[in-house]
Amino acid sequence: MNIGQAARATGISAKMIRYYDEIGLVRPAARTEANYREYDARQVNELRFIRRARNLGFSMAEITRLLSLWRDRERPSREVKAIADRHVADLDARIAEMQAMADALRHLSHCCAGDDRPDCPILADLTAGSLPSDPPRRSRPS
Amino acid sequence: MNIGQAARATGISAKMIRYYDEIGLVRPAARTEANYREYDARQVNELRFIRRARNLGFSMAEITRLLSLWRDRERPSREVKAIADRHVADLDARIAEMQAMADALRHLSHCCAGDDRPDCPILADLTAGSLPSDPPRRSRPS
DNA sequence: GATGGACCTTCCCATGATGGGAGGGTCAAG
DNA sequence: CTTGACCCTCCCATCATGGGAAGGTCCATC
Repeated sequence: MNIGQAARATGISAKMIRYYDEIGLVRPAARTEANYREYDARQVNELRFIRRARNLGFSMAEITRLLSLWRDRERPSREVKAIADRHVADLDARIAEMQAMADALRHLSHCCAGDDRPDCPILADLTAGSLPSDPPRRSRPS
Repeated sequence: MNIGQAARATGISAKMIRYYDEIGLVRPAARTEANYREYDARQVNELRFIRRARNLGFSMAEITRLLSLWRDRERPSREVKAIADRHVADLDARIAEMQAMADALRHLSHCCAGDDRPDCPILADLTAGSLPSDPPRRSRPS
């Protein structure tokens, strides 16, 4: 199966499949004489695996780890569970952080007349705001 | 006030202040003879404004807009409110999406023994999972 | 008035996941 | 054999951010 077929079979763009090859995450089973990447069922499954993990919001680093556990028939489920639990905790933290932002903004917006006049508590808050000492800047996988 | 002092006064790195200058978001009030950037109270306030908006999770594009509204004494509060409301809606959507991910993972993790044995519903799900047709890939400002 | 250290400048590079595109080779159907 | 769809590699761009090099500036201390 060449890269385009693998792309259609997995829902991952050919570009990204080449990228995964490049970073060593999923290498093609072989190359044809014409240097075309050849994928078989194993790689296609791995690519699907990656897509699903990505859909669950795992970072590429987490996916790399999960994939190596997936490839290892003997892995203890403990390790997988640990990654999943860490990821859940991370998601929960981000959710809480975003919830706080949304609530703060909702409050400000609620206090803003939203008419033709220039008085606006939202901008007023941004001008003089209390800023509660830097929320962390996390990076986002998805 | 030079860039280092402005950085300390606003909590934004000198690097980022130079970047904001470069993209035209906040230009220094002047340059000294030695070509040092000179910031005064106005710019420092604007930089603080940016930091607070960033802390609320606004994207740079939104901040650019908010800043121009902030600079315009005559702006109708309606416009500001519209941006804030859109941002709240966006946050809510992301929160729901992440909540769904976290719930799905929590469920899987709950079903995983997490011991020495290799049987793991989490990997099983990633292997065969139903994947409910691509959740959107949003970019994240913060 | 020199020296040293803290500061400033610009320029270049890297990140991570992704897409765009150019320039060129390959394959299969007509 | 031609044509169009496909593949290859290589380069560039994104966006906000940081690292670092090479070189100029400022100020306090000797």
